[in-house]
Amino acid sequence: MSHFVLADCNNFYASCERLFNPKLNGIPVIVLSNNDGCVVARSQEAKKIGIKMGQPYFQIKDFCRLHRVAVYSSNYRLYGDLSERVMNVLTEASPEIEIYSIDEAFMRFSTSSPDDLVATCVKLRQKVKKWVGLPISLGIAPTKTLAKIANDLAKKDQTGVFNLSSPIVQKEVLQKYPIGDVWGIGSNLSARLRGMSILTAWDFKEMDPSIIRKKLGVVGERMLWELRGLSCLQLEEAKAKKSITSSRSFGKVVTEKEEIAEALATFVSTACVKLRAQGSCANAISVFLESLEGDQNMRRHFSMVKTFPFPTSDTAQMISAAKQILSKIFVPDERYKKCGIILLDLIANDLVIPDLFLGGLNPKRTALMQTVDNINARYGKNTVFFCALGTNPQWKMRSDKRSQYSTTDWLALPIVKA
DNA sequence: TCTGGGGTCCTAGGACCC
DNA sequence: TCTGGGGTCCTAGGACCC
Repeated sequence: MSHFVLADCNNFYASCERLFNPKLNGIPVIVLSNNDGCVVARSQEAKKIGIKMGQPYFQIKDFCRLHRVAVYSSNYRLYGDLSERVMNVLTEASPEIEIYSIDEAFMRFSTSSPDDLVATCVKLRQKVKKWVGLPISLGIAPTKTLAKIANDLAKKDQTGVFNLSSPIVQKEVLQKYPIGDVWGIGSNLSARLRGMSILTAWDFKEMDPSIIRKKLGVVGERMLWELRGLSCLQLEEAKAKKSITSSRSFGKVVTEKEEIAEALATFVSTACVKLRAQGSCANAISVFLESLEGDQNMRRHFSMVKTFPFPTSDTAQMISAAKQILSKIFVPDERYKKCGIILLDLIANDLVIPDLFLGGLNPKRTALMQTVDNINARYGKNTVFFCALGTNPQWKMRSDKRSQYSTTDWLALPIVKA
């Protein structure tokens, strides 16, 4: 009998900010999205005073001042580094692991009895707290979907560990668990299910699988069996991405084509670094623009895909492709608010089949790109970059409340006074 | 003035082929 | 007069996740 364990960092970004600033303990802390647009993380105290996930910051600015909420722009370099440290500790405990997101990982344990597993998890939790400094919660269950629920309950539990292995506990829990909180049920499905008088996870689980299959397709039926304790979702191996997106909302409205071209070049450049890091080439690139429509919050969407004659990971080639697309889809007099690129149909370098006429990957270009990546990895982002990126971007996003890169920048090392 | 960014999977519908 | 059945590939869009 094997068990899934879901480990999840509590209020991850907010906890990261606290780690290097203990003054934040006990007070409400929130972290904002890029551009300081909306709330993406909240400490327990911030949740308690009613700040909602995804809430636009401008709506609660005054409220935050009044309640002395500590507000931070997101600092992904810091969060990414701390995430890696947490994941290293977890991987040591269980090599069968799927890193599901920046702050979550599923693990599989096949030998332990549930009781032993609880003890293991309690220890693991202490270890992460001691070695990395961040609080995590662990949920134990026979399926991933149930482990998600167990983890949710663990957050409210004294020990931070919840065992949802026994059918008796499952019944008790699921009968009270709102259907909309189940992993995979979003606002849309949740509304539809409520229309069918399915209000709790238990109601859903008790439905006839063939009816759910008809109404919600395979995805729905899979969730049903998972809730019944029959595992349908396995641990996923870390695999290469199938697409890589890079995009941003602008700090202000942009109307100039040249500015958009610079932004696109920057995004292409970022995405290509990731592409090469995973050892892949792209078969196609998509460019998209979004502009404001009227005075409503409606957006107008422009996009186009260009397929390369031969798979590539060459930044210069991609920038030129992006520019070609831009000149086709750009419409003057639009008020652009966002743009981005998507590298599509990715393929591993060693699976690229040389073309009879076009040849294989160009070794000179590959070596050049490798050198650029190495320099930037060693001496910092943008030590070397393409001119097309520009040097003084006007479209840049806002993030004036960002904390320091405490773990990845020598100059930002915390100072301890003894 | 003002609402993120990066992913995955699934389905429906059109074009095309035999 | 009156239009099969089955398959693939592609794209767009919906829905979900963190």
